[in-house]
Amino acid sequence: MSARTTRGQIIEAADLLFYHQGYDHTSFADIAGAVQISRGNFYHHFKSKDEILEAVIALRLSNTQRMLDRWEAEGQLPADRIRSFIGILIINRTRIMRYGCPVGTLCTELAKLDHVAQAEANRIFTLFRDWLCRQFALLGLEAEADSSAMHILAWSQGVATLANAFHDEVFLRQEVDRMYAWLEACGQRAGTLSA
Amino acid sequence: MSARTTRGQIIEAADLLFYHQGYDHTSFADIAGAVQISRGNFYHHFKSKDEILEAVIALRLSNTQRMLDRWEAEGQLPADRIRSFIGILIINRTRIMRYGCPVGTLCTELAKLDHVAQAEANRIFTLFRDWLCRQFALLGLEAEADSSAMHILAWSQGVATLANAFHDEVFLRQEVDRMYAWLEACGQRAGTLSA
DNA sequence: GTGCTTTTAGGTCAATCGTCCTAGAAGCCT
DNA sequence: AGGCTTCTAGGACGATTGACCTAAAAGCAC
Repeated sequence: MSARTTRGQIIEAADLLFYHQGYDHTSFADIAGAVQISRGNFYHHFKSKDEILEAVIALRLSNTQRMLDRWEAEGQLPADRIRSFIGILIINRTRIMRYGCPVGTLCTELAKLDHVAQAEANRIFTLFRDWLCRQFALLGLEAEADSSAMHILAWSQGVATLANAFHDEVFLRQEVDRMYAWLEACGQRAGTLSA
Repeated sequence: MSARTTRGQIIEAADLLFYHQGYDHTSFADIAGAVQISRGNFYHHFKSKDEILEAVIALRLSNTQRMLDRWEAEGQLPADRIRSFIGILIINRTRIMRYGCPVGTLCTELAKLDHVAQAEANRIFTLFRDWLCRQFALLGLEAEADSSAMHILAWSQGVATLANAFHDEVFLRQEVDRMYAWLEACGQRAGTLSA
């Protein structure tokens, strides 16, 4: 749907450029060049650059929600679903090593710009947080579910940041293994609690 | 020394502004306003904006090295020194919640800008990495020293990123407690190895 | 085809960017 | 005091920024 329309093409091109170059550093000329349309045409679809950012965030929110729903449907056990979350570090490793995490880098930039869309961008984090929280609760760790969700979320953010800085795939894989092991220990703790 | 000279004042003002607003988003006018000098005066001290960035990174490198040396002198045990590292998350919590980690956010931005100073900025990370690696080795964990150093470095980065996004001090303190506990477990493992 | 709405192209706007230039003020040595 | 270097102020530059405007093209109903 979105890629067919001009508006959709603009959003998708902006999404990619904001990820690769950052929001502030991406100009209308950049997006226009990517979509191959004239600059003046933007203002028929969006009132301002901020509005394009809003649309990009909305797209990312919906894509994220869709991904979480898929993980929920595919993984029978909550541990499997959390493993899906950890796995994106591997799946997206090339992009992450080049551009960092799309969510983390955007939220970091908007915080520095003191941008109005900060809260909206943070909602992507909240999507992950709440979803992970539910999975940990299903795992039997109700009391520490949100804390565990935030922990693994922060962990993945740190891995993305350093993998990006050092362009180090070995490190990234090591940390992912560590995360799997940590999750395993969580599962065993949950088993002990229920037994 | 540095704050007395005009050049030093420029570097310190730029350092702060780059941290608060980001490098790309900080203009000469911003720095000039902070130091209260004219814009044209810059080019007597620096050939370009890139050169100011270089100087800022050099300042941060030297400040970081000085801090590490102090921690090394103050802490008798390597575990105490690593605790000093973890402790900066608490000490700088207000700044971190507002602006993120100065090192991480700069490296992330420069990666997006594909800036020439990327490697130089990453050296700040390397300073922490090598120092932490040495401390873990002294702790008796030679084999996994670098991996542990990268782990705790990434961890602290992730905590800074999420504490910044959510402005959540409770989360920050929880994660710091977790890090202290993890370090404790490291120490016990080291004790077992040596026994 | 005619009339109307939607979409597009391209020019123009003021503001701001990093950079450069020149003239004079300030400092220092003799 | 004189002469020289260092530092400073402020204007001007070309380029680029986000934003706006208008006219024409395209699409569609009838």
